[in-house]
Amino acid sequence: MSAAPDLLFRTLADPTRRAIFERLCREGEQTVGALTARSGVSQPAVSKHLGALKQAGLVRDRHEGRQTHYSAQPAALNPLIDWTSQMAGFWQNRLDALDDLLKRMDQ
Amino acid sequence: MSAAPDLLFRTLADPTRRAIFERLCREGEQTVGALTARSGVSQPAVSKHLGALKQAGLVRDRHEGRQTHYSAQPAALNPLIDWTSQMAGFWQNRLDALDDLLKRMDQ
DNA sequence: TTAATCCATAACCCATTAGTTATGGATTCT
DNA sequence: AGAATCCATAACTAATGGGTTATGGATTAA
Repeated sequence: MSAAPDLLFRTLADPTRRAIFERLCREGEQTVGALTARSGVSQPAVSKHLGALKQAGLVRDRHEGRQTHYSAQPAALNPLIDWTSQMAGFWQNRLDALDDLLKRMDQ
Repeated sequence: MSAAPDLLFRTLADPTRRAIFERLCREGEQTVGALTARSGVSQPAVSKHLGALKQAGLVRDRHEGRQTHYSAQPAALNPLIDWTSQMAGFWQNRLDALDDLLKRMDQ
């Protein structure tokens, strides 16, 4: 069911990019200039990161005059949540199976 | 509170490595040889991936004679879950704040 | 109209890293 | 003991990708 989280993991693996996404989540919509200001990297670098985030569906852009406003789309994190739940689930299932086995042996 | 998910994201960003972790979650403990068999890469590559997973706390190893058994430690995914929840939470908070604002304006 | 600002793209550089083959230590089998 | 198996490490290569500067299109200000 859940989509491939490959692109999500790759996109969020970079600290600078993740920091940009975090700021958008915390503080809401921001222009490229505002994001660049305290990002520690150049404006083109920020633009590239925003492009990657957009391609992963993690952000939306809105053009207004000569500036571009970006905002987070946290719903795009769902495949990530699904994946982690699934991994934990597999583990739990195996624990349950072991539990059953032990109970049967106990009889 | 929640640890830095940086290493986790970086470690899980690689598809081959993530596939190995998934197999360990689904099928339980495996030897290096078994994991190598259907990994599509060489045995040293698998060993390196396992080393990375271990460093991230995602797997445990158990030595038994000349083979090494690896098993998943899904609890290591917790910081990931915390981080995603937090991101979604920030977003929700801002939605709530907007909602409040609209309600106050409505009076 | 001219100048200045905002952002995206292009071209390039460097560091990281995932892959390989080669090798060797440790263990098990004959 | 000798041969074979399992795995980890070393050394190297190639690809990926995050950073930079340079540039230009579009919009706004003078």
